[in-house]
Amino acid sequence: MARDTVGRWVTGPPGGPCGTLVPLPTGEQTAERPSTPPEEGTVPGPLRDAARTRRALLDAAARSVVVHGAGVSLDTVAREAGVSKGGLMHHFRSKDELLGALADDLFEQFTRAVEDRVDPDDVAPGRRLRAYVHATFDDLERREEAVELATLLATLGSFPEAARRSQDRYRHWNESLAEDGVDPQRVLLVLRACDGVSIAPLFEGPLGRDELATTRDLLLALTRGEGPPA
Amino acid sequence: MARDTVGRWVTGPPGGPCGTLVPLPTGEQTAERPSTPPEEGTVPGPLRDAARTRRALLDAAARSVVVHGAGVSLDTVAREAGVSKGGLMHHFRSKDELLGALADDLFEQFTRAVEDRVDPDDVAPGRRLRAYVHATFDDLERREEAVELATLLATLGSFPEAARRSQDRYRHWNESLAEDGVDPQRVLLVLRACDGVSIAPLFEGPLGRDELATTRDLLLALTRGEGPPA
DNA sequence: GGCAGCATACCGACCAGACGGTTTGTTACC
DNA sequence: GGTAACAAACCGTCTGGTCGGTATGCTGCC
Repeated sequence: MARDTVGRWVTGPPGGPCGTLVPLPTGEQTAERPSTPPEEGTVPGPLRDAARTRRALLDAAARSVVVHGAGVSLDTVAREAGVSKGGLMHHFRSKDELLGALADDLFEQFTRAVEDRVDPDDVAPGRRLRAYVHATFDDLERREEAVELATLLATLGSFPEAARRSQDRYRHWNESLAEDGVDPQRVLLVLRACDGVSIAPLFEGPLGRDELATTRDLLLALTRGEGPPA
Repeated sequence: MARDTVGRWVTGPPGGPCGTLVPLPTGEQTAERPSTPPEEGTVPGPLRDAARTRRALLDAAARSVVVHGAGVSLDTVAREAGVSKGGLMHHFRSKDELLGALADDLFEQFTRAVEDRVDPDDVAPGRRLRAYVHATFDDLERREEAVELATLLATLGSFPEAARRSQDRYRHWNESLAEDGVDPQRVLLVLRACDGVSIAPLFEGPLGRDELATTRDLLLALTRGEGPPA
């Protein structure tokens, strides 16, 4: 899953309340391709590949939103993806549809990240909740600019379509985590804290590695029925 | 402080990680004034009052942002405040400046709300943190549309200037609350959870009164050194 | 009190540019 | 050759911001 050698973005672990896995803004990755044989480190395959272009567009959208905030223009996203605006419109008929798809995409990747982090040896209650915590914090620690994720989430949230989809999918998480064998109040607490650490950098600035690590351990302890220190 | 009889907006309690106290969208309040004596339920004072106009503009901005999201036009805000766009530009030289001022304003009101909620009879450690929790949840419960606050915060966060100011001011809170006699980890946990409940409605939909009440009580217990149920 | 003179609050029209979206044209794949 | 995948030019609309002008409030002076 990790790309890193080819492109720049570590396709590793996402995290956050809405899911993330945003290709880091530095790692641009267009929809282009080499001429004849697998030449450079670029992508193989046919010159025109709808799936690849779509992927590039979504990644570009995520990066552009992080940089330009809510006012991203379709043109910016298209150019960032190495595609014309017409090309973008071919894949997403409107801006709303693009951002909605982006929300879906991020959520899916976050979901996968959580699944990946479910420890097979962990049979105690709260194993899924722990995976959720890990997915959230892994992603936060991966980013250089801690504000990235928060900006992205905030922006998406302010677009009705994207917010709506996020809400729909989020319900599933809540229900799924409720059946994890942990006291409901603890589940609520942990989930809200995860939301908080994801969004806090936006208002508070970067959180600091120590603070992040401490909070992660604390939340993990909570999932195990332990309590915070007095 | 409560206006409610004159205008519609209850100037009561704010809440949230960045501070709020947004006049509810329904309660419009322009910068106009009666003709000669204190006629109707409108505002007294001179025909032209810079402070009052500024106030009206900030309130209108808050309401408009909630409704229209990040793409609020200056014209919309101005009309909502009963002022021309030229008038708005007189008070705020740019959109960034308007939203920056809005962030400042919300933060100030939230700060006041916390101060108001410090229980004078409460001398146990964590009294300020408890006031913080109350301020946050009071505001959340006050709103009909639970998404309001979240939308507002998210939008402001996506404007650099507003986010920057918020970050500056937020530092103070963290330092101030660290000296409240509560274990630092608990402080972190409570703060992050407050951030979470404020922003969660955006992704998850409204949280429900029961859930809110439960979470509030849980956080309050945490400030008192008690632990969550096993 | 009233009045001149000035600072300021505010209006309304305006503009250059950007934006979302459409249409039309061109090229690669099956 | 037909269709999907794009590119490029284009359009109407709207936005942030500017500007000249006007009305109002205020302060000192009589």
